[in-house]
This record gives sequence, structure tokens and C-alpha cells, in this order.
Amino acid sequence: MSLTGDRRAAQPADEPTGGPRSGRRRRSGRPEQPAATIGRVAEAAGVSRATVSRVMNGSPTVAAELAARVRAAAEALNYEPSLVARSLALGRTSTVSLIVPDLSNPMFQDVLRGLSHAAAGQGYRLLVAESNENVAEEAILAVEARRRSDGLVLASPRVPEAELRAISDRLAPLVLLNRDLPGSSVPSLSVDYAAGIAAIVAHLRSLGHRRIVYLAGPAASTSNRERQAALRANCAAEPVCVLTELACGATFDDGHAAAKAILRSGATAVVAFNDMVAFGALSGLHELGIGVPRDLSVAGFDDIPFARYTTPPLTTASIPRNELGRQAWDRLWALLGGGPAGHDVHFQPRLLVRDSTGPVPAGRAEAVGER
Amino acid sequence: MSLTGDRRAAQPADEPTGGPRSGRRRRSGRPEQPAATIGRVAEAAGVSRATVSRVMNGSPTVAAELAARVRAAAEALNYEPSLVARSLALGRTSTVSLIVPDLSNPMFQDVLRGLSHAAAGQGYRLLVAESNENVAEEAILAVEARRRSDGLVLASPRVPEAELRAISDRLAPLVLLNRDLPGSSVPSLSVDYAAGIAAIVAHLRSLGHRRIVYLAGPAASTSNRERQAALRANCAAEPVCVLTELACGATFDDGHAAAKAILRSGATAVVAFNDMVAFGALSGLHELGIGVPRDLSVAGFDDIPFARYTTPPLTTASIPRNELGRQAWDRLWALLGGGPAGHDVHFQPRLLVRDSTGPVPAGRAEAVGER
DNA sequence: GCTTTGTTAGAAACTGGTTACTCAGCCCGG
DNA sequence: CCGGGCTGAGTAACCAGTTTCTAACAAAGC
Repeated sequence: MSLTGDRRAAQPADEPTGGPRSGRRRRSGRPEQPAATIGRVAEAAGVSRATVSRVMNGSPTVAAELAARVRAAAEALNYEPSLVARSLALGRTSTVSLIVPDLSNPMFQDVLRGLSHAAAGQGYRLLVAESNENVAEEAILAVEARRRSDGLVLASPRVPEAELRAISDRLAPLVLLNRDLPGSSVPSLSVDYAAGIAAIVAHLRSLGHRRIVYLAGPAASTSNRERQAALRANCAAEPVCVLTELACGATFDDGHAAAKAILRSGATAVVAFNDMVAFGALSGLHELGIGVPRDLSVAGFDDIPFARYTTPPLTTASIPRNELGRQAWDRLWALLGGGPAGHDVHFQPRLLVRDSTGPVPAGRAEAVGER
Repeated sequence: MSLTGDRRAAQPADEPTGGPRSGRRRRSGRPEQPAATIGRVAEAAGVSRATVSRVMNGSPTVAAELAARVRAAAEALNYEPSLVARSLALGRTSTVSLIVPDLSNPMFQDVLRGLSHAAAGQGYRLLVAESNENVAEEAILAVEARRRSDGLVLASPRVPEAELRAISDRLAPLVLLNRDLPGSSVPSLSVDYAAGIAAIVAHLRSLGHRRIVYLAGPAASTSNRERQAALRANCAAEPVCVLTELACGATFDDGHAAAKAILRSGATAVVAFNDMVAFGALSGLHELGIGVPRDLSVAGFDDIPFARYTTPPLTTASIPRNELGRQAWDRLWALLGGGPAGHDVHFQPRLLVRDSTGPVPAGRAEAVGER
């Protein structure tokens, strides 16, 4: 028995010819040829593997005639370089990962698209994972996703800061979405929810509203906390502003269910956690015979694609979701090149005044002693 | 110069200690340790690489004490096995790819989610690519995505059949969405659009409608062609059915713009290419003062999440989008195991009768000589 | 004509894991 | 007391590429 024996030598010689040995794992089904490797192409072309590699990578240091021969051999064998082997040799996978809490959220869908497009421009592909299910394992998921790729874009509002800090260097190159890691050098892109809320409140005030009800999102949500805090701060700054808060949620149905409570609050304007909730509120109020914006004004947040099409079209704060993905790629690309990632960005929402907000109904402005 | 020289020997010895050599590519930023390899762990634990590998993979043939030592060494070095090297050795990446034409389409968003979840259950991750941009390169994209992973789910309505057939064995294991490859063994999951259209038409007929207008989707879209063909067939089967077709599109705005043409058609019912178009039509008709379903009935297709929330809520045909993704994974998983993929599935849409369809207005039923 | 320079292309080391095979050591029965 | 069976761990081949170093050869210069 040969000491240099191929460990597959024990397999039955089931190849019809003495030809190429079969791939380790063969699929059932089609006859399927043995998956050409660089070695087999080299053999067929009568050159070394190094030369094949050079030809496949367009190195100019190969004589034209030889290169043609190699290409012909590659073609004939249907050769495709193994990207895994290439990744190993190069130490680079040309893949980046994106982790989002919830793929059904339009926000992250657009981030996904923006990131995917931008990354594709540099030949990078995107690995996607949703962390919705097991919040506890979010950090593990992040580490694992990062290991499969060259970099990570992480939108993870729920991982505790200490834990995130502990693994942040294992995740680098890393770009954070919608949260930051104070004192670290991890680039972070976020939306200035406070500014968006401020714009909405200013708009409502300019219409004369002094009593506002907030339909709060999930308590665990960072973005809800930010929006809520901004709302409180903005109202506190205005002596004649009354803010009511209703625990609500993040869905259409949550907003819909809140309609009666909205009326009971006595407010003249509704600020919803997001557009879906606003949308639900619109629907619930409609069923109660309340006119919007005639009797009550309603504002959302996010500017999801459908916000333009509700009846009435929704006043909301728009955030550049695609841009968020694109810029995340810019940051990550910079980090991948070893350079600095550029400044953090705090995206400013843009107030979109549509038809769901209007002046305070006559006779209700003085409810809190206005003027 | 040593013949066994490390090719990195020429690099400046910038390590602060004589310690571990640095990783080939170092990032700027954090100090960053040298990325432990299995060899370094083996060295630290005083065992062979084989033993480290066995410990990391939970092989029971390692003495408990030794295993503990290895684990301690791995821990101390912050060792994480390279998934790329692992993939190369195992001939398996534990990644599958999904290619969709358009990530903004709710249909594919749900397929993405369903597939991602299902695949995660078996430890597989998902690589996502959108082929929207360059239709011409869709086939190339598919091949490339497939090469980075172990299998492919392809929703590619526009690649010509001949071309798809030509590359289908390079793409295997492959699962097709919303198209098939007759005569091949490639599993295919699709939606029976014809059945959905038939259900809608039957519903409209039962309400007395005999004049239907179809707001056609993009001409290049396979699903539009199927819906259109089914509509023609269904109407042809009914002697007293008049079908008008309007070139429209796939967006809200397309539907909105079609409102006047709808009225001119004299039809009593509208069948839209999809929900977005129906939604737009609803809006446009509303602006023209047309009551739905009082004056005109409107039906959509797809049951996108918002269809429940339009005013009036949209009658439409629902397709099990998540299920499509899940089943795609089932098929792919079977193929990855080398087994047969199970039967093709033709998902049957479910008619959801909501409020946007109603009886033909009095006085219009006889427009085509009914009864 | 002989050295110098410049191309090419090959040999071999390298990426970081996995695993078939081998063998040392131990326990036990004959 | 010796051979056989079992266990645990090491050796080395292997996955499929990339790249450094080296050497052969040709052309150019002196």
C-alpha cells in the first residue's frame, strides 16, 4: 500500500474512463462532470497551475498564445475557479453581512436594497440575516455572520451596549445603524429622530395645536424611546403644550385600536410612533366618524411608500432609507480598504406636510387657555 | 536566504514583540491581534491541529482533559475557526443564494423572509442579489451567485428559456420560482395565476358583471402575460363577457392615471394587474367622484399587506408568499442532501372578497344585453 | 562573443481547515 | 506471558486557489 496514497483510492473505480476523478460529493440526478479545478485545466493546457491562475486573473505576463490555449482548455472543461479557494488564498470573501431586526420593516428593506446595490458596485455580495426571533442570540448571530464575510452592517437596537462593546472588535470592520457606541471608533449612521419630532411638533404648533397625543411604539424599541423623549422635550419647552401618551404599538391594528382612546384624550393632534400606526389611527377615527384633518390632525413618522396614498395622505417625516444603506456601504468600503470611515452621519428627517394635518378646529384652540 | 523562507519575511518587523506574526491584511484602527489559526491553538495547547479540529467539532474521541486544555487555549487566543477554510475542506459553504428581479416587490420580500428563516433552521445563510438593473447580465449574476454558495433559488422571469436551460446544470442545485423549465428536473414553485384570475372573474360574474376592463402590467412581465391570458380565456369561455384591455403598468401611479380610461371603457368591473395598480385606480376613481363598489367594482391581485387597509378594502387574490420561500428551502435542502426534491407545487391563490367589489349598478347590467 | 537585462513560466510554499490512515499504549482473555 | 481489540492522538494528504522566488531563454549592448 502506497504511503502517498490518495485517500479516495479505496473508492470503487466507477469512472467510465481512467479520466478525471470525481468530486468528493456528487449530487444525484444529472450525470454531472467532475467539476474542473485549476489543476485539471493546467494539465489539459500543458501548463502549470500558476499560469492558469495568471490567465484567469488577466495577468499580462503570459504570452498571448499560451493564454489562448489556457482559455480554450478552461472553456472546454467548463472551468470556473472556486471562489471559496480563492477567498482562502486572498483572505477576502467579497461578501458583507447585514443584520436587521425585522425584514418586514420597510426601513430595513430599503437599507437592504441600498446596501446591496452599492456593494454590488464593488463586486461585493450581501449576506442577510434577520435577528427578530432570538434577541438573546443576536450577538452570536452577529459574530457568526461577520465570520462568513469581510464586514458587517449591524442594525441591532436591542443588544445591550456593554455586550456590543465587548464584541465590537470581533465584528470589525463594522458599521452601526441607528445606534452608536460612544467612545469607540465604530462608524455609525443614524436618523435624527429628535429633529424629525421637533419638525412635526413645530408644524402642529404653527397650526395652532396645543394638545397632542402620542401613540407610543414598543417599549423595547430604541427608536420609540428617542421619539418619545424628543416629544416630551419639545412639549416641555412650550408652556402651553399638553402631551398625552398612549401605549400603542407598531402596527396598523395597534393604531386602529387606539382610536377611542385618542378621542378621550381630548387632544387636537395625534403624533404616531410610525406611519403604520398613524394609518391605523386614521382608519379607526374614520370609522368613528371623525374627520381628518377637520376634527383632528394626524402625523406619522417614516414616510413609508404608502403614506402618500392614504386618505387623507399622511403628514409624516421622511427618512432617506436607501441613502442609509448606500452610506453604510461607503463606510464599510472605506474600512475594508483600511482607511478611516468618514464622519458619522445623523440623517435629518424631512417634514412632509400632506393632508392629514390642518388647523385646530374652531372653538377648540382655547381648550388649554391659548392666547 | 532561506529556501523555506516565509514570503512575508520581507515585511518590516513591526510587531511590538517577537510574538505571533501578523495577519496578512491588517486593518487600520485597533491594535488587533493576529487572528488565531488552528495551528497556533494547537501549538499553544501542545497538541496537533487534528486534535484541535476534533475538539472544535465536538468529536467524542478526545480525552476530556485534553479537550479542556484545547478549549482553554482557543479561548485564550480568541480563536474562531475560519469558515472559508472550513468550506474549502468540507466542500460546502452552508450558504444559499436568492436572486430576485426586484427587492421592492412585497412578493419577493416575503419570499426572502420565508427562505431566510427556513434556511437558518439548518444553519444555512442567505446571499441576496437583485437582478433588476441589468437584465442582460441576469444569467451571469445567477452563475456568480451560485458559485458563492451551495444552491440557488432563482426568480428570474426574464431570462429566455433557452439561455436558462443552457446554464441550468451549472446552477444546480437550483429551485425556480414562478417559472418552470419543461422537461428538466429542476424543481419549480409557482403561483397559479390563471386560477386566481378565474376565481376573480367568477366572483365578478356572480355579482352580475359582464364588462370587465383589465389594467395590464408591464408587457415584459411573465406574470402579467399569465394573468392576461387567463383573463382572455375566462372571458372567451363566457359568451356575454366583454373584456377591454388597457396598457397600464405595475405602480400606483399607473393605476391612478388609468382612471379616465377605465370610465371610457364602459366596463362595470376593473381587474388590475396587481394591488398597487388597483390601489391607484381606486384613488383616481375616487378623485373623479366614482363610488367603489357602488358605481364600479375593482379587484387587485397579490394581497399585499396594505390591501386590507385601502378604502374600501380591496378584493384581491392572496398568494402564500412566505410559504413560497419556505417550500423553496425544502426543495433546495432536499437537493443539497442529494435526494429528490419532491413534486413541483402550483400554489393556488385564495380569493379574498373585501369591499371593493359589489353588484353591478342597477341599470347597467343590460348594457351587453344580459338576460 | 560574452555579459546584461528582460520576459515568461514553473516549483513550491502558502491560505486554514478536515480526515483517512497509522500507530502507540492499554486492557483483557487465553 | 503474549496476542488481539480498543482508544486516543498524531501524520500527512487534501480541498483549490494565489504568489514569491527562481530559472530558462531570448534579445540587446559592449
